[in-house]
Amino acid sequence: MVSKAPDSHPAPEIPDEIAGLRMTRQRQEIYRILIEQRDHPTANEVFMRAKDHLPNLSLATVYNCLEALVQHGIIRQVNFERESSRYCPNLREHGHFHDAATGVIHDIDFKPGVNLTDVLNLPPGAVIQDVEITLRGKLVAP
Amino acid sequence: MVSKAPDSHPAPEIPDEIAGLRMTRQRQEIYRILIEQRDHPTANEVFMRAKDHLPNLSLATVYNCLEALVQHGIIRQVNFERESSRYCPNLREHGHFHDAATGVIHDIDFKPGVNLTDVLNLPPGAVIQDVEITLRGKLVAP
DNA sequence: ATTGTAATTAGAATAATTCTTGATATTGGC
DNA sequence: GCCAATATCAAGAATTATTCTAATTACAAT
Repeated sequence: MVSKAPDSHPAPEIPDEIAGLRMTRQRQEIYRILIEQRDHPTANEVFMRAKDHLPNLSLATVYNCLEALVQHGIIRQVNFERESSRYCPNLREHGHFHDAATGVIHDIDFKPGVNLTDVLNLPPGAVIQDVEITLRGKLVAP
Repeated sequence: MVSKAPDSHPAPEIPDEIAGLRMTRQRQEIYRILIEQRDHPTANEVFMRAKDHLPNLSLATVYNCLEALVQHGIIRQVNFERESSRYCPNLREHGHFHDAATGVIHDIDFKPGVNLTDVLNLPPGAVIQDVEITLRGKLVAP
């Protein structure tokens, strides 16, 4: 394979395979878009950003690639209400704060040492496989 | 109006108005369905259950009524992933545990005295208007 | 009763996502 | 390198949940 062409904006090197998933040109580009601008874009936003570099990419392929990346645990899919799914390369366990005024989505980390079972009354025998925490609100001047 | 026909299952009396919302026959029936069987039904499930009592109810009306109830804070709309919205008459602040094996959704209460800011690193100045906590997992024999 | 407003209905329209099918690309064996 | 097997991609059709539109109906207040 040819080495990556020099490009106007900094382009992180994406390996040919991640977590057992073959990283094709499309998948690389889509993953690159997610890690370069971590603003939780929708599939359609990813599509629009990717078209510059891959002019004959289709939206269906963006969905396919995003799903492949999600399935392999490379990115996460996040849903707010009934809006379009958004995608996020942050693999730490974290929640989201959705600023209602600006629409900006902030990643929210847990304070160290916190365990969900400390704060929630889970049903007996519950084994948690996945956690989704979403806050909606606004940011005021502190 | 005729007094309520005796029915096989207990039917709570629903007032003519709740939280400033006029409770029409359709809204009453839909709200009754939600409080009688608190299993977080979808709009379509509500529709099917309601048809017995209101044979010429339309699905659009179910959506309209559910939205009116949500807007007036009488019920809550909850979303799991990209599935159909589900509706819940539990107004306590609570989360949900989605049992992946059975599909059953359990309401999860916070332990008393817990404050979200104790466990999450919120951005400075964040004012929370709404919280959504969803866990997915399974129940094992304790 | 009449009139105005809100609610309901039925079906069309929309939006996001998935599916289907055929074309392309890639990999591994020879 | 060449070919077969497999994986990926593209284009558009199909699906699903939900919303919208327009017309009808119910209700409330005069």
